[in-house]
Amino acid sequence: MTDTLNRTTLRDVARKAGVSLGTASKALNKSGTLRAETREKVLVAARELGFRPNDLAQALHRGQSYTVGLISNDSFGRFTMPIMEGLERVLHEEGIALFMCNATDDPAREQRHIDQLLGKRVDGLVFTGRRADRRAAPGVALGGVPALYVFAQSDAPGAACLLPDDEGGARLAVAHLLNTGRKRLAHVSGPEDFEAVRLRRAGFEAALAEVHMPVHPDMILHGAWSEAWGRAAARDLLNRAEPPDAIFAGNDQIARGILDTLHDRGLSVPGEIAVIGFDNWTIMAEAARPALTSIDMNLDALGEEAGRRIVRMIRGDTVSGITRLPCTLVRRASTTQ
Amino acid sequence: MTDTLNRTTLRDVARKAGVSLGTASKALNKSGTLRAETREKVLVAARELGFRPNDLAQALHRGQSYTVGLISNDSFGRFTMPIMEGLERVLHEEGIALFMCNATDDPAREQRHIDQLLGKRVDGLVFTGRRADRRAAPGVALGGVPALYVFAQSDAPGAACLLPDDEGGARLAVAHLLNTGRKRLAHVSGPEDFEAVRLRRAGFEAALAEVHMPVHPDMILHGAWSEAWGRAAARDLLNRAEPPDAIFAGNDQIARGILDTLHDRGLSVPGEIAVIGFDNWTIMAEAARPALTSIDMNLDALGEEAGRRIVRMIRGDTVSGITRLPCTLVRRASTTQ
DNA sequence: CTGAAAGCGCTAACAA
DNA sequence: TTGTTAGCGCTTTCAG
Repeated sequence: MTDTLNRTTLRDVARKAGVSLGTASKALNKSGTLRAETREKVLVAARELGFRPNDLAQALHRGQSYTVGLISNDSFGRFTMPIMEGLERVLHEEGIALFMCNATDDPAREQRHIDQLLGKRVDGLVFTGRRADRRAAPGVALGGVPALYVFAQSDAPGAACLLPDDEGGARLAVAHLLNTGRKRLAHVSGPEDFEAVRLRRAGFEAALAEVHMPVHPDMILHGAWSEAWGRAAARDLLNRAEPPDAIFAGNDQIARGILDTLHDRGLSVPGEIAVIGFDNWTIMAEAARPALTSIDMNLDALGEEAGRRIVRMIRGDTVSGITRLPCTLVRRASTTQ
Repeated sequence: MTDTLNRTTLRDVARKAGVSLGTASKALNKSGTLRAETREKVLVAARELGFRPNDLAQALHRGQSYTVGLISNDSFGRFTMPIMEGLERVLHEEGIALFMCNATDDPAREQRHIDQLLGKRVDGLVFTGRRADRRAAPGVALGGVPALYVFAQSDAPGAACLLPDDEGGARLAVAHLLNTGRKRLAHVSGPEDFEAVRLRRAGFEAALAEVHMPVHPDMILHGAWSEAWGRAAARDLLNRAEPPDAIFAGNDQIARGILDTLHDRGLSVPGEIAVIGFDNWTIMAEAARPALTSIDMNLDALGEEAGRRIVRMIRGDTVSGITRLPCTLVRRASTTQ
């Protein structure tokens, strides 16, 4: 309980146990061969002194710091959070600590962060984005430190990227809507310059084509990632001669806007029309009226997989190329009774 | 660009520059007195080799790691995020890197994290909570490492805590409503076992009392932190003989629920009734109909102040006791035209 | 003005 | 089975 607690050195332990430095080390690391009695003596001394090995010294010695740096361009936002959580969980189990840096799309800031992290001799680097679009490789060389992109992509050839399967997610949504007997599907999504938007649209179209259903281009609308856009798009669709009986929204905010318009128009959901979102932003989806069915990108699992991969990379395995992890459907009241 | 880039050692630089190790060190640290020519020689060699000092070695030597650990109990949630951002920004400017750990209210997990961080010889520890309630001091001794609680409180006597001024925030809300001519104020808030709820209620009551307005206990409602509760509470209030002409919600989700009910009832906001939220959760507040006026806890500023304080503590200053930082009012359409 | 050497705390190879 | 010692890469006296 004294403040010398974590300043105790291995030498102190050895002295107290009446053994040499090397012996104390062997006892604590269970290496070499020691008499059980000696080992016990050391362990007791260590416990009594509240000894905690200095990782910095260990790291310096073995040339490995047991740390990984995470550089986010999402300002620690909604998408980075669950990824961080999964990542941190896995790394912690491996005894690896995580440095968090926020670059917020500022390349200079990112470079300073990378520099700092390399100085700290991180064993690996994980880059996170706010959107899964391609981005330029960092301007600084990474000095051979393994790098992994999660919910982000890199220009660098052979870069290891981990992404959600947006197209597959869209297919899930369409399949679910068709399963519940819907015939006229619309898709209201975000800005077309997002790769995720293009992939989700592709999934929407492909899933319809596969069951030989017509894809009406005018039933696919692009706008902002906002509730306001959802409300406006829904008004547009409802004014058509043949309004849809199901709407697949590009994200949950848009879906909520859509639900608000349907509510205002007095349409019953899911009776007359079904709505499905994307992101499964729980707090949004559950508060919707009715609660919103949505596609979950499983960002937490993405983070966990990122942890496993960066660990493998640190161990020397080569991991490269783009991997997409499956999305899942989360059923709520907006599509089925 | 080679992977020896960050493996270059100071000795390599010295060798290349044709000077001794000590001289190279002096040149790079601008310490001691060197001939300009010698220094330049070293700097050139360092640049050519892409030398980057090993922080681990430096840290080991000076007994300071230039790292701080952040332990969150909010699962990196909505409240921790902005705090982290502010904190990281300030620390980065000081050349300090931030370890992120997620304890999610699991004491055993928290202990393991603290242990790991102390092993890494962090210079300071910051604890973050999901709610600003009191919590037990960590079970492990912190070994004299400075600790700071942000958006969280500690049992430990003299613990340094940094919190938003909930009561002041509530006063701001009431003052604003009164300024816009409202007469019958209601308060719909979260569960009473939250200290924040009690403080906001206290602020609500005190602000009314100060201008000699009656405080009707039946105009103060407690429930869940949800839109559903907001909707229900609003229905209740509107069915009264004397419904309120302004509602101060305990958070933005509740406020949104209230707005939904008002919208359904066809009441004009802010014409007939005003609504103000708490948290200023932008994505929620801006999407509301009409956009929601709200109280901002300035968590980002809280994080920055936390950064400044932990730095002072690391430098040896004593910082202790509870400090509350002011909230601010963010005007939107739900209270004024 | 520059070089040599000790030491931060630990591990591992080598002696005893 | 245990002790001694040489580093890991850097900073900082203290000599030269």
